[in-house]
Amino acid sequence: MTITQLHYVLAVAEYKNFTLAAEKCFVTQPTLSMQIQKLEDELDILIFDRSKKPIVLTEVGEKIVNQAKNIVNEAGRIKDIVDQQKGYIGGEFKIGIIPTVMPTLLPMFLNNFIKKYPKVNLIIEEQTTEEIIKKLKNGHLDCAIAATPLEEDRLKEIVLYYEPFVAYLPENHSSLQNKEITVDELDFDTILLLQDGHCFRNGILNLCKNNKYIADNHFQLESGSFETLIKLADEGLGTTLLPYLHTLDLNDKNKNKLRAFKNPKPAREVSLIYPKNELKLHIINALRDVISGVVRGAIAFSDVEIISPKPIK
Amino acid sequence: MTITQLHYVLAVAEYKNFTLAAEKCFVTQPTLSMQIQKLEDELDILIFDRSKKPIVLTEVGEKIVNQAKNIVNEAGRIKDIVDQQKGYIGGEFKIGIIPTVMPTLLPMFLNNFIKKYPKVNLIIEEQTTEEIIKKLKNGHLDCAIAATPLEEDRLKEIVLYYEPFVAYLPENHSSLQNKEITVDELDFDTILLLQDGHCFRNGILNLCKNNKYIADNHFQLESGSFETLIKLADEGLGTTLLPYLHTLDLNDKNKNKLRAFKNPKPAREVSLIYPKNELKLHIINALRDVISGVVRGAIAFSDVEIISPKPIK
DNA sequence: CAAATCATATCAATATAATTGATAGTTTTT
DNA sequence: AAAAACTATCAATTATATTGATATGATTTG
Repeated sequence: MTITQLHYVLAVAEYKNFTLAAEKCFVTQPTLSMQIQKLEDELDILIFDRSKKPIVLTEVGEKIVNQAKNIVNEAGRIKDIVDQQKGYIGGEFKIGIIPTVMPTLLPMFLNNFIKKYPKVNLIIEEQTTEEIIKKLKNGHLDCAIAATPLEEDRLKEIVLYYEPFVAYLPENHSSLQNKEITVDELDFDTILLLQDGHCFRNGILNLCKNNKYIADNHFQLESGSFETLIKLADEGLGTTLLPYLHTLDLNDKNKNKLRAFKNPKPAREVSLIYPKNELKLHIINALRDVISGVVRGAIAFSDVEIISPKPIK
Repeated sequence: MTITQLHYVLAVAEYKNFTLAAEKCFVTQPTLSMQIQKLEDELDILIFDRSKKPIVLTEVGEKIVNQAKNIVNEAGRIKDIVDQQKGYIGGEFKIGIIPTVMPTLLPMFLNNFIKKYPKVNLIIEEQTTEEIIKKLKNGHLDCAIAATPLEEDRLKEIVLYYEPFVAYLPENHSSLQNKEITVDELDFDTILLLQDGHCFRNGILNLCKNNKYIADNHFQLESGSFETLIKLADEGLGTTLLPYLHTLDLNDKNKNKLRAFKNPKPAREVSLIYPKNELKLHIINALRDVISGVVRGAIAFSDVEIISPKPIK
């Protein structure tokens, strides 16, 4: 059994077609066919059922493919180890970003980063916090950006910035009379939140916990995007909280419904998260420096006090 | 990079000697030297520092060796997957057993098992519960025998037997007047326990929890073996609890100091534990059948009621 | 239903890579 | 200083992977 053979098996499992798989592996079809046969002979078992079209995996084939993914993935890390040693900043680098950070943060640093480190092939995926934790641990992500603290073992967190929440109030809300509001003015029964799985929701729940408002309030509505929440708030259905960076591109009419919090402000902590093995630390550090640079101007205020966030979940 | 090369690297890392490593890999020394050089060339980095005698790993070499162990270990599981499919009962099979079960249970089933399944190469290691959990999860053990319930995710437990605790009392203890005692008669301030890490201790702590005795009693003494505990008890330093099977080979004088508990008896649950992937399920089932067979006679009493154990830790 | 198309297997030839035995060059041991 | 132990190097050999050509079998198309 060789790693090459496993690569071939994975390619066939993916494309369900020997010819196409061979192309993707940059070898001819007989090469791939023969190597897979050799592996099947060695194991004395069939991995693929070639009688079905398109080709399907046998029962053991499924298990072998899963294990092959592990092996190939682990083998790939040898290169990462060497690259790290050499301080090489390049190669594939997979970042997971939570949906509520993606649209505001990504445009701020992406251009800077790819100009500064052209050899790095960035692969950016939108993921929930849960997916991120799983994928960081199994090596399918090199780092991630999410709301913290997560306090996951085997993962490290470096805070990038604290992003204050800003209240977006319904038109007739009494607090609109004031220039700034306090957390106590919010009615936690009619607060509008993102649906579960989006960690931002956890962020707000934490906020509530911080203020001992948690009890057993049930939240009336949960949506998947801020656009919906804003529109619901416009309909007078409740108040929502927006992370500061999201408020920057509201139209003027909507901006009037925003009210910042008095110090200490509720905020979410946004961090760079990566496995403790620190395999691609050079790239992670490069990324952190770039993000810190662009974020400093946009979000660092000298006079802000933050309510320190509690562990999520 | 090939799996063979990684094997060679691991052999040299283990024996710190190319010639010896080559022997262990059943190849000649030039073969091994050249393959390792080829890998070093491919990675463009030195894995071994050959200037030192005996040979030492470079800094990256250390990391590469660790990762190579992963890869080789994961690669080995392909064979396990195939063996499972074929229902083959043979090959290497690693069992971890906690120290307080090892001496009593192992002699009972070992002979039976190796006679019935001669193709299985049993490797039995004494391990703490903590080590067992870790090694089951990373694939360094195929199954284990320990006190349960552990409630670990990714691990399955099958109860083998319930082993009642028997009190071993100091000579002048008032409870010696009775033929059977109750848990309430024990003085938890002077109870003698095995040192931390031995799961038996956790077993007894659970017992206390069951009886709401836990509070913040501190336990005066902790030892590493039952022999010590028995001697300490003999010195009048306190009471200890022995698992039933351990009491069978006490001398007659010591047997007089034993008192069984009235129903429901405190007991520990001893289980077979294995990863949920069930890679070697055939062997695990074979093992379970053998153990169940021999244990039934020794420990199954018709009239015993058990205080159901709580999760350990 | 035959022709055309597509996909996989097989084969002999070739290119590539692993392994070996012999030996040279070090370092360590005696 | 000689012997022993160890690793590197080399050319020869063996084993393995890859290829291009082609056969075979299945599916699609006119």
